[in-house]
Amino acid sequence: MADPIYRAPKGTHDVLWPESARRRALVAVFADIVEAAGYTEVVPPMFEHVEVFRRLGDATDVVRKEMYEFEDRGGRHIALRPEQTASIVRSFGEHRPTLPWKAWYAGPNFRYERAQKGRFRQFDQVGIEALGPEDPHLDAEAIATAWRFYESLGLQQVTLLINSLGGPEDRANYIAALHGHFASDLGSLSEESRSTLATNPLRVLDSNRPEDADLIAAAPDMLDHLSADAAAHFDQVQAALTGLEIPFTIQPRLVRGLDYYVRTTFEFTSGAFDAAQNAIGGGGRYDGLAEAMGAPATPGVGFALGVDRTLMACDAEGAFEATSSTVDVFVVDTTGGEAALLITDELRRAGISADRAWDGRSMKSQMRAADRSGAAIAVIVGDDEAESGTASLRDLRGDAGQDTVQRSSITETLLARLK
RNA sequence: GUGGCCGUAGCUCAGUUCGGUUAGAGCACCUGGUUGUGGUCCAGGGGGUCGGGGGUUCAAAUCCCCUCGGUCACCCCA
Repeated sequence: MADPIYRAPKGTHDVLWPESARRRALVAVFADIVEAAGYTEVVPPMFEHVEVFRRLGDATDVVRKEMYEFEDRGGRHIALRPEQTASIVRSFGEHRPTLPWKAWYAGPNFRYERAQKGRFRQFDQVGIEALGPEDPHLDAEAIATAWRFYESLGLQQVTLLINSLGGPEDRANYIAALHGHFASDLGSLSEESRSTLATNPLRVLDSNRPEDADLIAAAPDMLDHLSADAAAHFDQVQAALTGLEIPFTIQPRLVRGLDYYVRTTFEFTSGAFDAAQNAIGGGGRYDGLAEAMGAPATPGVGFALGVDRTLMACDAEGAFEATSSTVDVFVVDTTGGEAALLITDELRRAGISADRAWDGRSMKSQMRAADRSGAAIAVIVGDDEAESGTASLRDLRGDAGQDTVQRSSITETLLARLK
């Protein structure tokens, strides 16, 4: 292997064609769906003042220990974004668009973590954020938008999990109840979970440790601690999803890692691939976040979907396969290359994609390149054609053979044949 | 941050157990067979500091130590 200096940094990788084309296509599908629902694109910066992300909560690991932070040359304390919701909400506070504001985004995020399957230090997400309405139908619309996106990709093994964390007070009550429960049998809890209990009690419910399983199973139910308001909101979200015929599973143990969520939370998991990281998307309500960021108090709901993990799910299901786009025409020129230069330029200006060979290779070599390019037709200029001011057009895919046309009519002839 | 497994040509791997002639295969790439014509076939060719460093030894891809990287899991999350 090459010197480590010349490798992509840990947890990052280059996306080469055709996978790069597939990713672009996936984002295009997402853009079509969300724009058809009235969402408009926002392109926030990839880094922000650290404080923007600190507002996400001190107990959030993403903020506490996973941020790429640095001081820039002007002494500003900057962090690469670990997620985009904070940036979008910051942008909302800065520009104060009219409500409701329905925004979508796509792009990379950065978290300093140990890489594993489906988890990288740079990873792409697509997502939406809707600020303004408290309407439970908006929660349902957001969920449905993600669901339709997965459907459009051809995914069939996606499961929707939903839960309600209640309002801030409900949450506090529930946390107190959790403390009581776990305190009753602290000794049987794993050491790690005991420390998690101190910093972020809800997340103990997320532990994957076998020794915690029994105690977690016996833990009080979050849904029993909802206020009448929150319970009604959650009921309406469920009714809306039922009306939309979107299947869901209520998962009272669903705790999401970002601390700003209140009321509705949801997560999409794939049953198609075997990995610990099977959550391919998630989101929820964050009614207090705008205010926490210094903007006018404004409710909001949104989600982020992991592009890498969604593509893993597609791989596992054989869905949304990469399409191999190729050029239409390949120009073979054994007379020095200037003919190829001029002909490819003429073809491209006429809307015909065209490539050629370089370095004055032999006819055989150039024909091999023509074949590999995937082009349907080869335009051949050898000594004979150069002398007579013509070009030979050879069918590379069918059995139409080869014929000769005047140089001046190459483009016109190809336009007709490529229809 | 913690632990398991793994690093040999561009790719997929053999060789490592029990150290020993110039380190191999398939695919890919290049050239030629075909003095202008690809996809099949045949022949030839280029390409490796065996991840890196140190050690043991007459001798290390092979044994030992360290290190870097990859991968999977925990933590956490998309």
